[in-house]
Amino acid sequence: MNIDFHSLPADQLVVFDFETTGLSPDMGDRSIEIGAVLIENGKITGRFQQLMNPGVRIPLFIENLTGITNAMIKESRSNTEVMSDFYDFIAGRNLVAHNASFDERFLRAEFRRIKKQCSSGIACSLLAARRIFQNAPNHQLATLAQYKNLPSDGVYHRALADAEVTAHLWLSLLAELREQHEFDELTFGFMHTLTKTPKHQLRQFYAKHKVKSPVI
DNA sequence: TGCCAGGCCCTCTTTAGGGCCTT
Repeated sequence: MNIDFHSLPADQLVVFDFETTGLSPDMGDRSIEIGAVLIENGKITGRFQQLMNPGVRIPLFIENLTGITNAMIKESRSNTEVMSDFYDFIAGRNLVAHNASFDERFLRAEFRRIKKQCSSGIACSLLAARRIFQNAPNHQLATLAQYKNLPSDGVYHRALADAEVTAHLWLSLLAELREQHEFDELTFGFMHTLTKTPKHQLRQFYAKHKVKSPVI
């Protein structure tokens, strides 16, 4: 499916994050929490956070990692209900996630179950950070938050908290490009293409867009 | 109960392997 993200609003973006029972929807893993923040004109203006009950048990490892227990989701709404609401929340907006290939797989798998399709572009803050914050110790979300002194309440592995930090990371990446690389046409399309451009072709990419290259 | 995947990227590479990220 070809996504025409250029036709979506340029001043709106949804940054989202899933907590799940494991790493692979193809192996039966399911979403247990979705968190998202809406960014409009560079500011967080909305939030979405819901636990959901997929009807499968949460492994102990995930309970310990996230703090989300089987008891907590027992009384939660079903994935069908929550994902329908989330579909409405993101409709017509482009998306960002940290290591987006992971969250995109779960997003598409959950939407497939409710017979919906994602028509948004999805950009990855992890790939962008690997290109722009090349001197970071590593590119885990928590490390980047500390490295760039991003606003954070210290909670990780909960969907809204991680989405919120990812949103600040995304704004930090845009600020870095504006301030250090003298580039101000930071459309979603530019950032999406930046993250999709293989690293060995980055010099050409920056030259084409007349951006001072952060490549070391 | 314990286990699982996949895309990106580097290099001791491309006829491959392994680390990084996400839960």
